[in-house]
Amino acid sequence: MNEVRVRFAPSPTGFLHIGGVRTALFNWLFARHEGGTFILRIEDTDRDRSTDDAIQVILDGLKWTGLNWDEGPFRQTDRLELYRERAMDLLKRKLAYWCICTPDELEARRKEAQAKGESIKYDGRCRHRGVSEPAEPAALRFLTPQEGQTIVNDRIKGQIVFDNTVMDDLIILRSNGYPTYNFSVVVDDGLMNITHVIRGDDHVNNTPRQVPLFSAMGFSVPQFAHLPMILGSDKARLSKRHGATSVLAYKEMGYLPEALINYLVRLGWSHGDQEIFSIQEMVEFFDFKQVQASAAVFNPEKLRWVNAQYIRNSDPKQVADVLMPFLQSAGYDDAVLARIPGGAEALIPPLRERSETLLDLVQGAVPYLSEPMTMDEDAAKKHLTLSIAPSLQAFADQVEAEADFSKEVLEGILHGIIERQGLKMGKVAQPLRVALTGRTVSPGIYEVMALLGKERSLQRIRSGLERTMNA
RNA sequence: GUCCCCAUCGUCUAGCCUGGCCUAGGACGCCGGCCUUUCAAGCCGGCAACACGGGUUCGAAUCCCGUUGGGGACGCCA
Repeated sequence: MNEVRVRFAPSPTGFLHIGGVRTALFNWLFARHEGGTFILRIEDTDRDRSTDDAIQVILDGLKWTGLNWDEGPFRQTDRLELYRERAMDLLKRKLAYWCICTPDELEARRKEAQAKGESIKYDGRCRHRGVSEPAEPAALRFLTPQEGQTIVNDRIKGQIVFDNTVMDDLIILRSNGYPTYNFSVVVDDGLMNITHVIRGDDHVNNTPRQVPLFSAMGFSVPQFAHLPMILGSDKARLSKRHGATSVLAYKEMGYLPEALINYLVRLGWSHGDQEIFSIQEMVEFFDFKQVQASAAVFNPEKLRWVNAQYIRNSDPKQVADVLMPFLQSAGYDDAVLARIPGGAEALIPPLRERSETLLDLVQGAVPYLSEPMTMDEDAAKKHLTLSIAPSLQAFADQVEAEADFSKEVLEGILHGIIERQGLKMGKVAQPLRVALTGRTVSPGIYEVMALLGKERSLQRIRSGLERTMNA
């Protein structure tokens, strides 16, 4: 029984986007499910567009998601000698030939063919030129079989049949000596003993070009699984136009990595009606049989919902930990947090029912962290009126006189006032809320007061009282 | 243009392989209600789909063909 070996092979020409993470995730899930090996390989053979920064961003993004790799990261530019050797071997065996057509010429011919409505595949004019020692820089082309069919048994799409006549003699070595994607991929997948190639289905058409290369170099052909694309709301391929594309942008927007992963795994994969999965469950249940063959539209609303589920159901301590950097960058340091009885962790339970992201949590925490508090003028005008002043006054006096600041005591005091004045709870609670938080929306009054502590609660009610006098 | 893939509520999907259990289920969102100190959360309910046309069959969302629609690929990018 062969050990499963899969790889995620991003190219460092940009950041790690959502689609890339999904591809990495499915590779990782399959590897973990099978007890196999997950390899990270950086495909940086486009030396014009690949950058070290981009590699770092990909690594950072992947680390944030928690998709840990077992081998690598390998860089193809560290392995150039390997590709060259293999290419020269193909040349020696007459399975490859030098092509002296220039990129400009090829481009012109393609345009012309397109205009005439003809096939735009390479016409093979260097095939029989027999160039042995090119004087000029030349590219090396693979002599692609033109007869018969190439059949791919895709784990997701099923059987796919290609007529070999549509296949080009693809370039395997550029005139600058660098290998092209379709070649380096095959050499690496072969050399690294990759058993399953799991990638986006934009690569389906590359598969019949790669299969003959595996065979020509004596590698066994891996199994393929082509994942459906992720689309934007306009059903076009997900891109910058659809908002954040870098995973790290989601980190900054206050999403938890587990939530993003959970959302992404359900984009194209399912396990009955289950929506929320622990990582262990995903690994246990993952199966290509349940992977969708069709593309999926990325739905930010649902991502928010999933994130909310995680924020609500995670341990408050852990949420507080990931929230810290957000609080810091909002200008709230440890000294500010120390004002809250119970610290940052105490903020989580009352606030998380109303928060879908960590950013929402920060916004919700503002009234308890900021001093002085910002008062919503409209709210003050509406609720801090003269008629409510006696109730607020009585409440403040009684709370101050009471040593115990527990919810039960506060509740008793407030209910007593309501009964005596013959008021409804809402009549008093809203003004109190506005006085305490400066807002009309907040957690329950007693939770708010617990976060504020006795001193600040009383001080805020009193300054609210002052406003009722001036109203 | 050529090649390839895909097609169930607005979106993610279950069901399809192994036709009948489907009056097509769940989730997000939306609408309404309950709860209620606000807003949420929670609970209850509602709207909403088998792209179309032919077959095959006693019977088709499920199998076959076609049409239409969508996506992808056709680089000395990956």
